[in-house]
Amino acid sequence: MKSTLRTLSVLAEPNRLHIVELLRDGPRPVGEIVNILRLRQPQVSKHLHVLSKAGLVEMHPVAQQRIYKLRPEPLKELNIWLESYRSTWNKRLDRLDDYLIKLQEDEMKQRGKKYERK
Amino acid sequence: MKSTLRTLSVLAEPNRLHIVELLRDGPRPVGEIVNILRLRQPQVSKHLHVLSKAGLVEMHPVAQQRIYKLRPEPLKELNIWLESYRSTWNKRLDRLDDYLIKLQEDEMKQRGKKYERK
DNA sequence: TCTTAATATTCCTCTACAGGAATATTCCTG
DNA sequence: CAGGAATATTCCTGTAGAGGAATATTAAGA
Repeated sequence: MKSTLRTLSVLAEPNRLHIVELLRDGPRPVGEIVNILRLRQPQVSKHLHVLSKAGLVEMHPVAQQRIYKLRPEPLKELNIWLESYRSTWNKRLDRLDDYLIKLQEDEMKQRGKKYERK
Repeated sequence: MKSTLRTLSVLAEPNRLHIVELLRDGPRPVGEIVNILRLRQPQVSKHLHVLSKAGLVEMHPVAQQRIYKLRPEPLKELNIWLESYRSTWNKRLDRLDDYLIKLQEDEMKQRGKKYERK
């Protein structure tokens, strides 16, 4: 899914991930994020902008402050994406043997054909 | 966690994500990946290299072929990371109100003090 | 209305990194 | 051991995007 990719790439930036992790514990105004993460205000605003465009974050103005809070939807999507792997984790995924055996067989057939051809 | 970040950034590349999704259904030799995803062989090898370094993928040589299979561990880690959000999803996270109310209250106190001062 | 606090935006620069093309490596087969 | 198949590596180039610094915007209070 397209939006999963977007979520991934947005989270793949260290400071952005930090912001998300900070917001995990509740909403915060920009200033607090700046202080806690020891980043420069413009960069934080930019990161929040990116997070916002990706729907990972939501803004509520209170006077001059902008309170940012996490939006769970994209993370839920990521979760769903991961689900599809969970089912495979303890199944065929670990059976490399199957593939190798299949390969062996195919090879046998191949050789058979080659010999047939001659 | 550091490795979560790494997993995220490695997956945040479209073609790499495609490769992972392809390998979800079972191991494949490089050539098959090339054909199925319509990518150039060198790029696929490079992506596999990156995936490999991040532990997302594992290689088994069979003659000149290199069979790549998914390693679930990094995805499991990602899953664990997500878990910590799941618990919050339907709880305080959606209670922006709390924060706003708290803010209101603080503001009231502030004003009170200010008026007191006069 | 002027000032100040909080935040956003713009412009610039620098670097990481993905793709292209060519070449190297590895391993089987005759 | 020469040749070819499968894959890896190297070198080059172009570009997205992150940070720095300065400036713009918005809202409140005196």
